[in-house]
Amino acid sequence: MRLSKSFGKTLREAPADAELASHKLLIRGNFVRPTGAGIYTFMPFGYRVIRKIWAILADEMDAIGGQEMWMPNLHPSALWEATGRWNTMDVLMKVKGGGSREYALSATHEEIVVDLALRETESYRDLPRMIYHISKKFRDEPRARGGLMRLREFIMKDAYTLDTSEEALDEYYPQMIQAYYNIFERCGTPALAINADVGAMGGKSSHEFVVPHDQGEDTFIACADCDYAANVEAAVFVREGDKPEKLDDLVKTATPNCKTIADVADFIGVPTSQTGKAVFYWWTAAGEQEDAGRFIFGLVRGDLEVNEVKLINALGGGTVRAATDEEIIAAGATPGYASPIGLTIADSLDAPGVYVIADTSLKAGGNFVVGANDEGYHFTGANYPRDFAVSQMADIAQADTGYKCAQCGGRIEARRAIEAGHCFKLGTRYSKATNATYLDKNGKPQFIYMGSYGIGIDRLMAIIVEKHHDDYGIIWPESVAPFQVHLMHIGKGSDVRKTADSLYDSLRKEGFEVLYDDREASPGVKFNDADLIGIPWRVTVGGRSLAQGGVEVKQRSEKERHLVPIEELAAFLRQS
RNA sequence: CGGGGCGUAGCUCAGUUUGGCAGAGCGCUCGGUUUGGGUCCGAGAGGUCGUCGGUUCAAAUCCGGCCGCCCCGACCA
Repeated sequence: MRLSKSFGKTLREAPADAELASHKLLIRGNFVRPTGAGIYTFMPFGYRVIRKIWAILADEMDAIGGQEMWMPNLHPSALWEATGRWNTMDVLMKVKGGGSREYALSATHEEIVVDLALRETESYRDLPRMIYHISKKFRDEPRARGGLMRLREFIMKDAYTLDTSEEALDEYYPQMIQAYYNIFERCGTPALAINADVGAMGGKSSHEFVVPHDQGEDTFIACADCDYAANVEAAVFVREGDKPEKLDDLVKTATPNCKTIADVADFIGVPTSQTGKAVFYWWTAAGEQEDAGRFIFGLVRGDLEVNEVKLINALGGGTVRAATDEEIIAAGATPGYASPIGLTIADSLDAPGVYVIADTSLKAGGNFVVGANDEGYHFTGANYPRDFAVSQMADIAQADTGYKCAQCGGRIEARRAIEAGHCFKLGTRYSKATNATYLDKNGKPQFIYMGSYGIGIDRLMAIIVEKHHDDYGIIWPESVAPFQVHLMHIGKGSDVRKTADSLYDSLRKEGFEVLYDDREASPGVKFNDADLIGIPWRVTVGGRSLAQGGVEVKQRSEKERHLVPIEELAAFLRQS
């Protein structure tokens, strides 16, 4: 590629609204151009990187028996109605065709795969299978952000497994996990597999692949002493603290102007871990209207926080929002001074009374200070279950730095990361909805077990840049670089242009991908563009180096410059 | 969806407070100059000031609606 002929130009300045390094550098380097919020055009250089990542993904998928396909992006509404997601997936984009035809734009491809599976899979002899494709996804993200990090239209590699049973799926799953490790390793962005919440995908379990990054959107928990790692929404930890040897009496105590945990702990003179924190929600079951929901009283030890995803999972799904003061009072509790003591506790989610869901931390410790449901008063010496009952005891507290690891007893810490991939064991969530079955050895129909495994390619490209850049530009890992060699001529010397032209031809004949900066520009401009674009090898033809018998070769990632005789150049590049 | 900010030349932005000729740097075109780290000099091209409406003798500037974009939060495979 001759730079003088390339479509588009590098920019000296990035758009003012770009904040992430990847966003700025990919635009400045002419890799991408914004088309709309969360919508990007890949320019020729950017598309070359996409193809490199594509090849790595296909290679790793093929290596574990994957078969590449190409599925449509326009999905008849009936397929989404069949799985029940036409109306429940709120990021689903819909388009109307002629007449009454309606389509979903491909937000994901489970619907297509399960429909294919039920048509093509007849018996156990047709299983297992692993298929994948690389194609566009469309999601009506409420907030696109961070350049290529969160898009409304993006490119995803998604693979799907079809198995006869949960055991068969379990057996194959580690191969996929390993392939994912390989992929991220090869792209220069080693990732961590962590346990994750299954979210809207449904299914049994999932692993999220994350790349640690300070500006990441994800928080995950990792143990400093062992290999435990999990998304904060799935992370378990040990509630430290012992039952007191002697339970104090329950005493009502005046605590004027103590509406926060910190205030009341300070006023009474106990640590926050010896208090109970009440948090109120309005919960709506999945598929229900909000007015069919109910009030939920969340209770955690005062030093902890409620994690809403854990709470929702403990309630069996649905959505929650913060309860209003009116709803709290209607439930019989006093905002700021609430506790289960004195309330009628519901036995189940269908029963009357107040549904109290308490974190297991209430069993670690005792003689708690809790609200008295009376403005200005708390109880001291509150102990579970002596003084109050709860509807449900569950893990609803958020893990955080310094807590005790449930696996090894060491200390865990919270870190930020970017989600780069996700593996789901879907089980029969989709095959049951569509009656996708196969005949087993006994001739009996059984549901197909599915798994789905995604990697966002444009996001991965952005992550690579986040991990591989300096103040001057991108430093592409060889495996995904748009070109291997950035050739340029500088200065006026008589043979300079001729030598560079012939090197451009000979290097390409040797099989190198070469970007040739053949512009008549000043050296500074050319060097700066080379640093910005970030191709691994820079070959400079100039009067100075020619006089010394060669050309200057420099790696983008290194400082040293090498003088290499022209006839040895290809060999030098190849062996380094 | 809540909070905040922005929209003026291809890009970065000034001009809006206090209404009165449409501006700068970079980029682009032409001529010259320079040639190992974003050279220098000169001459040009380029904008219905996001959009629709209102106020006014007069609107980039004041008022209102709409659209678009960014950031924080909620949400999120």
